[in-house]
Amino acid sequence: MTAPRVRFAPSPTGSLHVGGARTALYNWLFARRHGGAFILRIEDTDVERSRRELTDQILHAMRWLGLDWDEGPFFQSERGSLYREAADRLLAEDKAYRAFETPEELDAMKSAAKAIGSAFRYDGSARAIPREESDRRAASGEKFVLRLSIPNEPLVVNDAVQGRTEFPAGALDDFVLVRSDGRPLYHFTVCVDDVAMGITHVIRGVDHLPNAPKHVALFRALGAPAPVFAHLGMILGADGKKLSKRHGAAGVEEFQAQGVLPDALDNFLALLGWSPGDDKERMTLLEMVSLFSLERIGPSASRFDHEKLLWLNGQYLQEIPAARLVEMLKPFHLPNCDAVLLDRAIMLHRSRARTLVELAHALAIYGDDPRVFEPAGLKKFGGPEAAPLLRALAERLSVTEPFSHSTLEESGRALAAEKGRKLGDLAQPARLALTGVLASPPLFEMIEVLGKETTRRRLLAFADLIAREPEAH
RNA sequence: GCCGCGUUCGUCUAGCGGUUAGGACGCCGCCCUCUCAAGGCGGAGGUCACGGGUUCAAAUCCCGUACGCGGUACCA
Repeated sequence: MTAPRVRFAPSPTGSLHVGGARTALYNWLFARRHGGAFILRIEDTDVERSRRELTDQILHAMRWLGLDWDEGPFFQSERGSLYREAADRLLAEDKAYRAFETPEELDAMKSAAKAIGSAFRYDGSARAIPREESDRRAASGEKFVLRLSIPNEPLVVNDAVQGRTEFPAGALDDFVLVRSDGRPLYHFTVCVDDVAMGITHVIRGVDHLPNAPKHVALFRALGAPAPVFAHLGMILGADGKKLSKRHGAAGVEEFQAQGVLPDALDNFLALLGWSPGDDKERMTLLEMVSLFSLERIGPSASRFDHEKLLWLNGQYLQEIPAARLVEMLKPFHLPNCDAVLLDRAIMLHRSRARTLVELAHALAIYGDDPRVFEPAGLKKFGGPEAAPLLRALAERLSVTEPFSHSTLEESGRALAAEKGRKLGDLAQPARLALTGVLASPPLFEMIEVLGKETTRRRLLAFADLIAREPEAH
């Protein structure tokens, strides 16, 4: 394949949603796979709804996902002259024409069509207006829109994902290219830009599939070959409805805030509609690049399975280089403690968290002593009989040298044996004393990280607590 | 209404005429074990939406039906 040129063309009317992110990802993967160009174009022709901050937000989200672009961002709002030239050319070549119907007249035609139960299609009557008359009326200031003159022949959309579909002659009406106030409309700007930018492949959501025949008609009028289309199935929420804020997170930065890693989100999104063909699931962006192809994209809609995302994220949490994990954790609330200690704690806890938020939360115990204790834990291991055991453990560990998890564990086991207890009888209350909860990394490894003083303090304090007020819990 | 697209375990998917319909998430069990994860092993879960064809043979090809989704703008 000669170097393809693809584009991602969001409109800045909202933040980057996962659907858009997946579209961007597929375009990016395709460009990288074939050594092509990935172009970013901001479709902001609807000035009422477009906002500059949202553009920045979208760019930020894309960078976070690792999707860098080769050209752009181009803003359609700044390319007015290009569209005007194209409009003039189409008009001059009789491929488009002025239509002078007012919005009110059009509305009347629409309701008339509806009354007899048929779809409204502009009848093309303005095509018959002679050029001289059209020019004269335009010059006299009469309002008009520019409509595309669609030839009376079938239109074929070749789609790499959805297959070939043919639209019979007459299926489309002569749709509007330019508003009566001179501002160009979406279909027009898209095609003019795609031609100007030399776009070879258009990868976007199926919601655009009904637009595709309009676009092939436009490409034809513009005298350019139509690009190859690839329309992606929708991403739905868990309930099968269109994904929205109602389903919890739907925007990229919401996942970021939840502590989802960009690599995990990329990986997850890649699998929503595409598969490498074998059973491979966990892939880096680089691996995806080497495996990606349009042929392996499925046509159907898919649901966003948050559980699977969390699983994948947990996998990445375990595997990414420690330095990178520590770096990614920084925006989250972390305990105030020695950095080396914290790094070791992170290594201990990383396999137990599914998000950075969960990890940061678990790390809190390396800062402050636990103030609350899991009720179920108190019930099971908070009886007063545990107090002397914990005190004994505190003493024993205090004199254990070196203060490393293996020798600490030997001490702990020896103590349990001396008391005729199982290690768990000692370890469980100790875990509760040190962390406040019943689930944690291996006890003695945590103790090694927590240090002698902290360990002793917490064990004794907890022993006092349960000895003093056994019925309080 | 009209036009278009889709439909394989609950979910994401493999499958592109002949398979005991494979994998992953989730779920259940076992192992590991000081707990919880991770990891390992195993299990339950699919009349391949339905009905007709074509074929020796259909999840795979064709035609209908149902359901879902999208479009039907001087929005994108």
